[in-house]
Amino acid sequence: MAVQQQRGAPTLVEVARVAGVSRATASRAINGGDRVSPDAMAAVQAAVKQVGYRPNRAARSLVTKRTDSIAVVIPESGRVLFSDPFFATVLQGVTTALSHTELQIVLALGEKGGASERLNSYLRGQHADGAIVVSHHRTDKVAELLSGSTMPSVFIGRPWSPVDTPVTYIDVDNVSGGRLAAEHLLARGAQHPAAISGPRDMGAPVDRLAGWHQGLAAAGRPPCPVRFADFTVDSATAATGQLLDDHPEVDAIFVASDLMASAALRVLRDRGRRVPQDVRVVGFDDMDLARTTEPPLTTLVNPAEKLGRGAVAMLLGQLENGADGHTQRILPTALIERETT
Amino acid sequence: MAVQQQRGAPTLVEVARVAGVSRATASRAINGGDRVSPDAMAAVQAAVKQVGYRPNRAARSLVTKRTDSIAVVIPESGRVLFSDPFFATVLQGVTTALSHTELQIVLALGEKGGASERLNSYLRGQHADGAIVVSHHRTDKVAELLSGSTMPSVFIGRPWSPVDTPVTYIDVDNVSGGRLAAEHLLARGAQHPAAISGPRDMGAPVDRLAGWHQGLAAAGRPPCPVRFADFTVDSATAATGQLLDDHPEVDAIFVASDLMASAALRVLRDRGRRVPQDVRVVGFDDMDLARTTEPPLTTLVNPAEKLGRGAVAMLLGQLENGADGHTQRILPTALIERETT
DNA sequence: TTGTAGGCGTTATCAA
DNA sequence: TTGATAACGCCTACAA
Repeated sequence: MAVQQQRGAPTLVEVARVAGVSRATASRAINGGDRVSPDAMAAVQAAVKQVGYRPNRAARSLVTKRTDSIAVVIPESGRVLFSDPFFATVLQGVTTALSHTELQIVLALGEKGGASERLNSYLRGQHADGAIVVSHHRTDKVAELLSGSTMPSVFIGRPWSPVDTPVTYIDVDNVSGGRLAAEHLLARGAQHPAAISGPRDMGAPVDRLAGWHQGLAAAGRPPCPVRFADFTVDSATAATGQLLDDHPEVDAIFVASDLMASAALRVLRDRGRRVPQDVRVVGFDDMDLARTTEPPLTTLVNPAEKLGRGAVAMLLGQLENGADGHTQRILPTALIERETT
Repeated sequence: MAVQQQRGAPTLVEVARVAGVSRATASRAINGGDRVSPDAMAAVQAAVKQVGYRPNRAARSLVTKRTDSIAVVIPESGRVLFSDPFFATVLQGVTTALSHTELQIVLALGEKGGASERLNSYLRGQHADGAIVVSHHRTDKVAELLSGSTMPSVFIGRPWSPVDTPVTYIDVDNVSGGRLAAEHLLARGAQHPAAISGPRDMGAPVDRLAGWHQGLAAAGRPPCPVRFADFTVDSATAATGQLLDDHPEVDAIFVASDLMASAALRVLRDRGRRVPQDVRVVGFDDMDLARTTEPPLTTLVNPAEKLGRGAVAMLLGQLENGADGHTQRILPTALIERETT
């Protein structure tokens, strides 16, 4: 199965000639076949197959003003992002949803500094017809940029926008997740719950913590100790240690991500606290990691692949119907019980 | 910092008008500035800045026959790939190396079935000027496709090509890694070493195992028991169990990836074998994961980000000098000693 | 060193 | 329903 050379690739005139029609008719036949006779249609299709024609994207772009590609933007990449399988899984979902489409994925990984010149350039429409921003992390500048642009975009994960910028996003129900965690731990008999949260300026952890507090309050419990980390193993290790130092009575911890929960489990083990007998732990994400911690982690589902697919669906909608402004879609979560509770 | 609209974006004629030169001169000034007077150069640069000009990629592509983008191909994605941070780290390296370039990254994640029609289309030059194939896994069809094409390409990880297809690749020194593992475990007093390898039809695990055997042989040791897995946690868990069932005397295991090593550690713990007292373990990759296993894993460095950057450098070389056929570059590895040995 | 002019492969407009 | 024909924005001989 050899790859055909790019040089001298068959062009539309070739197709038209073989099919015995004009370029215009050939073009129409290829693009949906609006107002072409069945005969012409068949002839063109046969010709396309015969000569192995593939439309030239550049030429098409030039006249349609579309790029037939969408940007997947991941601001502020680095260790945090890449040690977390969340991103890769989202990407898989995006790919899957786009697989029966002509759209190609242009990847825009952020560099240090947030909205780089490069990112800016992507968002100016030169490179893509729309953007999906995976904002597991803070994305102020990107949200700003995008809201000031006409480029259709969808955020995966509620973006943190200081100003009240209307954005379209899809996210898991973080609030419910936090509440479920509280209810579950309380039902297990937790007397002294605590939480390890993510950064205070990011949508997901803030929402998770809000739900958690709601759950506690609904059960008549007072506010609990909270420590903040940044989704890395190291920060979570430090935060857990601090928490246990300050509150040795803690017997249940809600941690804002599986990765951080795995760090918490390690700290607990190092300190001789048994899980779940002495301290119960609930994570968030339900990545593969949760099945392989010691012991396997009770956690909340963050449907990364579905988020990716859903984002594509929303973006495609915008692309067809014109920008719709600021819809949002919240996917349900669920508590997966394993052995840490 | 608002994003400028795509509609009515300034064009080259605009720049030329403002600069008081012709389109041709403006174009030359923008593209390297060959044969333009300093005066014209300055005027054009000023004009570019003033009107906020960005060259239209499609128009440029149409005439240059280049797309100014490179494809990052990841065949056969799915669980395996995405539970492994190797891929994401490579991607980071690729991005970094490309960041001061006009080249954009087009992502081509494989679907089931290997060389899909979609992948084929990417490789036909419609979408990219060159390709980087991350072949942590088997890539027969892709290697075939690429070798039958004129598209410059670089594999990350020696591809497994049944036929003797000449390919350009960059890889870590897997053979040395295997040998280092053997030497290290033997030096630690291992009497009954064994190995958990990856698939027999993939470059990396085969090379690692070859080096491992070399190391044993050099020390006058007989061939050791080997079990094969496929880089997933589940397969490694099964393989380790089987190995211990068949060879209870084993006191040292070389595992072909950190992820699989983490599974092996779990099995050992479940069976009451102490690490490193009863059984020593060496992994491969040195991803973040290795620092967080219980106990932290001794492993061999697989410089994923460097591989990504190196692949870009090699590809850029091909793009400039014309395809060079089949060079290869092997990056050194090193043993990182932690607590499993 | 500069400008003129032609063409890259498509789609879109407008008559026929 | 079809076919000329004119853009789309840029690069690049070629001539000046």
